[in-house]
Amino acid sequence: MINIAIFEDNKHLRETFELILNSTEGFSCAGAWPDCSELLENLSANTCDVVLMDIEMPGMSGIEATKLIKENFPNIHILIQTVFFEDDYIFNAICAGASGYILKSTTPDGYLEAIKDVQSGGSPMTPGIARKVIELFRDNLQPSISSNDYNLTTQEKKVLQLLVAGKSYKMIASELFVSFDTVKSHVRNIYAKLHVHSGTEAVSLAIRDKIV
Amino acid sequence: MINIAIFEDNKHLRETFELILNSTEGFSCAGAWPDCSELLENLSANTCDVVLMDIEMPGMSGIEATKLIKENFPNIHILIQTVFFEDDYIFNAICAGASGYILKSTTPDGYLEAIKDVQSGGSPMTPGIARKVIELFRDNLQPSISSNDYNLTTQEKKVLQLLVAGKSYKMIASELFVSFDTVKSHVRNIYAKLHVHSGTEAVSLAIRDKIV
DNA sequence: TGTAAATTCACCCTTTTTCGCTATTGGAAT
DNA sequence: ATTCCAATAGCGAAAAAGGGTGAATTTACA
Repeated sequence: MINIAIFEDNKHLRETFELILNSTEGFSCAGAWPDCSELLENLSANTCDVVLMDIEMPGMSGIEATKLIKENFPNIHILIQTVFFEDDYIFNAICAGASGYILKSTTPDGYLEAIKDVQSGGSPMTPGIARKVIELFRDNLQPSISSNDYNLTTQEKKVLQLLVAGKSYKMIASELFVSFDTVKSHVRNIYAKLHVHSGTEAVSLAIRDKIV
Repeated sequence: MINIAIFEDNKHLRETFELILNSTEGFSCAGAWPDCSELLENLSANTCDVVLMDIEMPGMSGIEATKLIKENFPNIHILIQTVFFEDDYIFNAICAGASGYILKSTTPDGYLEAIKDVQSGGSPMTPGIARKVIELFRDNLQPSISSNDYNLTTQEKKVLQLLVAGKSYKMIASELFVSFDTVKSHVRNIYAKLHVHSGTEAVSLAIRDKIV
């Protein structure tokens, strides 16, 4: 039996969900509220496994609520449901700790399926949402794809790596078995290729632009 | 009509897929191969909309193949299918440009549904896979969540930010309207709190541990 | 095989950074 | 009222980094 709490400001939807859950084998509605004004109190008084959370609600948004729930009840799975398809919503919902993200156009059976999925450790997502997540993932995690490597040579890359690791010229020299002046030479060339003038700038660029 | 190319080393599976596709309204198999030895030639000679790609194949892996296809035929949607649930596979597949990722335990109808989804711009994923993606997303993109801020004061954070931006002490002093010696003081305190001994180390740590 | 690129190294000199010690001021907490 | 601390600032010395110039040696590749 999965206990579900509902936060949804639309009265009709909220009551429909409640009815469906309570009349379906294996599901039970632990409570249904139109907003998050007494979020934590409600959840303390009504234990549940899954929260079905609308994003757009008067007062606290579903995303803030998600964050709050995760901080206080880390074991509750949160399933976001919304009509919105915005990158920012999806991004923030995931960062806030949501486990699933479905559109309201989902069928009742789809809802039940999604609830079962989150409960069993999955992350149901409308395929369109999943596509957005993947794109966000690629964009944010790998800005590298199109980014140049500034034509650094292998040795220069090694030096830059060690620089990023916080090593001094002296240490780099001994790690690469070359002289101190050679390291300086490489560093000079790296700075020229990266168009920077200090180690901190180079490290910053190196990390942000993937290079290392 | 969706044209699908299949890369799958298991003969039985490959022929079953082909049969299903060709006998289902709206689907057509553009070709089926057991490996990627002549990947680009095959795809050039047999235009398709979607590629159903196995990861584990003799010779080139499905992930390398995905990368190659995306470089040469960016409009083809690639649907990865595998028995593996590994983080690395998922991560690499996404980075290589896969649009969807389903497990082989998916039903035939699930396959057809997934193919339709990728073709229409979605990213079908088994909920368990989606969960992994979300976790990878959170872990990689936001290592911030649990990371401490090393008890830096507001002014110290500002200094660190400017340091990350590659500014010299002199520039930081003028930007913050304080004296050169004050900047030196702050830097000293920052290093102590971060347990580092150079600007590059501090910048590296600051970026990787979110701080800035 | 010959040329370009990469790697190596050596001086010299300037600027910046790092670190130690000290000290005052003003606000917040006890 | 006193203590704590952030923020400010100064001095000085040693270490490190940055920048110019030049050059030898090795590697890559056309």
